[in-house]
Amino acid sequence: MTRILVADDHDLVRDTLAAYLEAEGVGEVCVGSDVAETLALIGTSGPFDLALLDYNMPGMDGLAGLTRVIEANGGRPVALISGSISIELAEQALEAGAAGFVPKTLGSKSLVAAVRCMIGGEIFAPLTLIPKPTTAEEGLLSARELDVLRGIGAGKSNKEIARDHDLQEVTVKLHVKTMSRKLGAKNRTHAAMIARDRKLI
Amino acid sequence: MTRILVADDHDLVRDTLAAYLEAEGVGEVCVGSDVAETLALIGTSGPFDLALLDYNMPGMDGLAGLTRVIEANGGRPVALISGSISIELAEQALEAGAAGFVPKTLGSKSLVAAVRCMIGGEIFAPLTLIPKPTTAEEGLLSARELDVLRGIGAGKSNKEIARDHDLQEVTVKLHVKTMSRKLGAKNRTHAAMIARDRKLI
DNA sequence: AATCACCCTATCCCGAAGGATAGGCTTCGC
DNA sequence: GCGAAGCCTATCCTTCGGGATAGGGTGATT
Repeated sequence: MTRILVADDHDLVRDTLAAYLEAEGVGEVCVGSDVAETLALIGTSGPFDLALLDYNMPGMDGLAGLTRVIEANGGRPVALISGSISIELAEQALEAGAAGFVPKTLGSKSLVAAVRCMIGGEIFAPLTLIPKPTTAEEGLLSARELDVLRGIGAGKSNKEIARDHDLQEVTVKLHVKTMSRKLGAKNRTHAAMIARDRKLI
Repeated sequence: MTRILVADDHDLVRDTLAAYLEAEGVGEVCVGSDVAETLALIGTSGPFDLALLDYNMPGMDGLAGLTRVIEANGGRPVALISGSISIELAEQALEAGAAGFVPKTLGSKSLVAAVRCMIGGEIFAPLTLIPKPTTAEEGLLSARELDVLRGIGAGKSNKEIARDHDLQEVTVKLHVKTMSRKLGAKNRTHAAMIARDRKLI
């Protein structure tokens, strides 16, 4: 029997998802609510044929949790599931050895296909699905402005950002101003919050 | 036949949720992916016996979308569903006329009970479920510091925050300093980002 | 060749942010 | 009553953020 693990800290999402997968007959579904529980399940009942991990879950700590689960699952496929995944993160996850990722915007019937695909050893990476929201905003800000924006989000001063990118402080100030205008922000802090809302950083 | 509407922009969550509710026999379930679609559905097929709206959904615009749906649904119950809802937001939603709210951390069996409860005209507000994450961090920051933090997150200047809460600007500066220290932030922007990470604002 | 968009730099200015220090004010528990 | 803690205010100072203006440089498109 094919064994699948679904780990998500949202009971509602996890349980309905598990029920749906079982109803579709893809296999026997176990559930966990965080990374620790996931590792414990693998430890007691052996590796799963596929593990689906929510990216926003206690213990994930970015991609560190993913790596730990991949190691514990002994080569069998482990995939991410997330409501909002960025293109960079997706690539990093694949490099870290993920079997793929499932955006929550995926249709439920496509999910079944994706799960069967990954159980079969294929990589499921619907890159065409996620760049859309990214590219929609991408034309708005230039590459430099995004650099500056990320620096601001990390709490850095203009001087630090300038040093990081080998620029002059005045140049950074310029980017801060133009970028804040584009985002409709009143100041750098506001810009950082808006950027986070739009998942730009 | 009881008619239920589930609106969420995550196809996966929405569809599995709808399938689960139908399988449990609580009624006929229609789905929508944003506020506009929700309003259109109500317009064409009449009010639903219960509408479940994701709080993080295109067109919601805070509680404005909720209010519009409540008006459109003609007095029948409308509830919020969200992964992370704050205690203040929950209270505001109830004041706005919501029939309740369903945290995604709720168990799937509890969901069915909650749905039946709200269809019956009751208010479903599991306040005991959500204050936990709030109170965990609550001891760290004082009430005033949280006020200031929220102002910073909205991109306001110290002067504006002071005016909003009837304080002097220097007082706000003091709170910014102490609160940033507590959070381990280098400056106000950093503090805002950390606060958002920890879901304090 | 001309134009456009983006990028970088410079100087000057003002207001805001951040920090140090010092004191007054309530409210609580002892 | 007393101290402790949290809150508020004040003065002073330094640095940083934000804006205006005025350039010069690239690369791509036309």
